[in-house]
Amino acid sequence: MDGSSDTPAAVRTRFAPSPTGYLHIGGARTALFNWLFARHFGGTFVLRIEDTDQARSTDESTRAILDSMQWLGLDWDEGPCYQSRRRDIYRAEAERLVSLGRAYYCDCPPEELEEKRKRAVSEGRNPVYDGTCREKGLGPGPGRVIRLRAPSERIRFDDIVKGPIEFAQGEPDDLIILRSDGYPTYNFAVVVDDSLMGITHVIRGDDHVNNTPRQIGIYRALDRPLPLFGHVPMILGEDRSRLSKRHGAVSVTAYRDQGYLPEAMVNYLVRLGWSHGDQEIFSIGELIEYFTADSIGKSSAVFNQEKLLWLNYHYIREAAAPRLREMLRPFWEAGGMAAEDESLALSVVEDLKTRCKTLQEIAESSSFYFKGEVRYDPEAAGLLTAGVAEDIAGFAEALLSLGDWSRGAIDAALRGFAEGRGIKLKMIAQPLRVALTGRTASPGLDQVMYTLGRERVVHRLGRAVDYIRGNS
RNA sequence: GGUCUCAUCGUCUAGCGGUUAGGACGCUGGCCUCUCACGCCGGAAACCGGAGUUCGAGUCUCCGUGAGACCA
Repeated sequence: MDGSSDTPAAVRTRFAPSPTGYLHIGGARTALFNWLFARHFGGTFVLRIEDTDQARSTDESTRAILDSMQWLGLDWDEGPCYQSRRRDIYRAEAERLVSLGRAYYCDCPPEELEEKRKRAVSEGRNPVYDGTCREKGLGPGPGRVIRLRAPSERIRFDDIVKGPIEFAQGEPDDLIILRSDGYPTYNFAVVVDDSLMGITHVIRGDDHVNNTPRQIGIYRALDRPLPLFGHVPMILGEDRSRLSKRHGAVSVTAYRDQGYLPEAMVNYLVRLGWSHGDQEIFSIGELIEYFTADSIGKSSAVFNQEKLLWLNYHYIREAAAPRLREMLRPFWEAGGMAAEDESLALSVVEDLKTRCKTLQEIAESSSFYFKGEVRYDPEAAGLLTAGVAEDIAGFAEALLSLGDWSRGAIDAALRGFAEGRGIKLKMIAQPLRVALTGRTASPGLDQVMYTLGRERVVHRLGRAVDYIRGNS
């Protein structure tokens, strides 16, 4: 089952979401795998919107899905095409099968079928269609569906990720391909579309393996060449059940809004079920180069937010400050922080990008930079004691006469000041930190002061001195 | 109930008959240090069970068990 050796010259893959909600993690990974597969082989990636379920499909969902894909960088070469606009094609294909004698009209009343099904189940038999209308030679009519004659032979296929899969004899029964309302059933629409669009590799979730024998039957009836199937394992929640809302955030947009970077998401998703030796961090170029179906794992994977967070942390520190600054705009806005000053904002980003795991966190940690007046955290205020007032005031004085306002010069001034006073840097560092940031933890003092600028620093130090004196 | 799939540290995984079973996240001990992080050095942590094939099995086969998915 080498996904690369028997690959046709022109690879065509597709992603076919139903627009019934946001793009979720599992769908995003399926899309990513299809995209990478197509890109690796220089093929074509097609986007198809499966909106045959009129009741549940919405334009809003479609937009959200396209939006998420763009955010992830998954660009498609063809589409999006919409199933809802192809109804005539499905009907024509179904009727063609009837005329070929490979499908037939069926007028069994749903109630009767339901009854037979129940009886079969209670008698311990498999609830398959009994073929009542198979030889009736019915024509079209109200309330009639079209059923496909089930293939007589055993169905088997070579899955490009799971290897050979074989189904029990008589597994697909005479399934309905066209409903009485003229809409195609899921399996029929998928096969008609995939074959007409020339899809060569159907890469999709594990949950579709049991649909495959039915679909193979349809391909054969249609006289269309079979694509290669690749079923990728499911993504599970912490409790090892299928990932769903109750496991927390599952939509791509939710992660974007929490301050995750698209490259972190892509890198995390690709490693869920796919690997390339011991490598953890991949650029898009590397992924395209390395990605093949035979390096996709067979077992399902648990979604682990901690690791995603770590990757996000990694990519944040890799990202260029101006780009982060752009991505941070909505977060700063939402937090009511006035980050218009371009050079200040960039410097803030530089200070925080190596110590935060999400954009959200950067925004939250940066609040003290933008405040006119620092508010001392309760546990931090205790460090502003009478004993340090003089040191703070003295240091402010020293800063005033500092010629070069650079991080190096500031750091030197800080150390020189402590030495000159005969005190340990430790003794004065925390009080200064509180005076400047209001907190007990922050980026290095030299960074903070450099970013804040001399004016703000001196002002904040002066205010801390006032605060101490006012307290004692 | 039927069908199908899967099974290595808590999690993601490497391994493609011979390894002290490797890496990563997380956890953890230490170093560094102006705080918190980072970084560096170290640690704990896994082959689901049982048969068989083989000189030799995490790796191949079968059975069991467990888990997941689909159909209804």
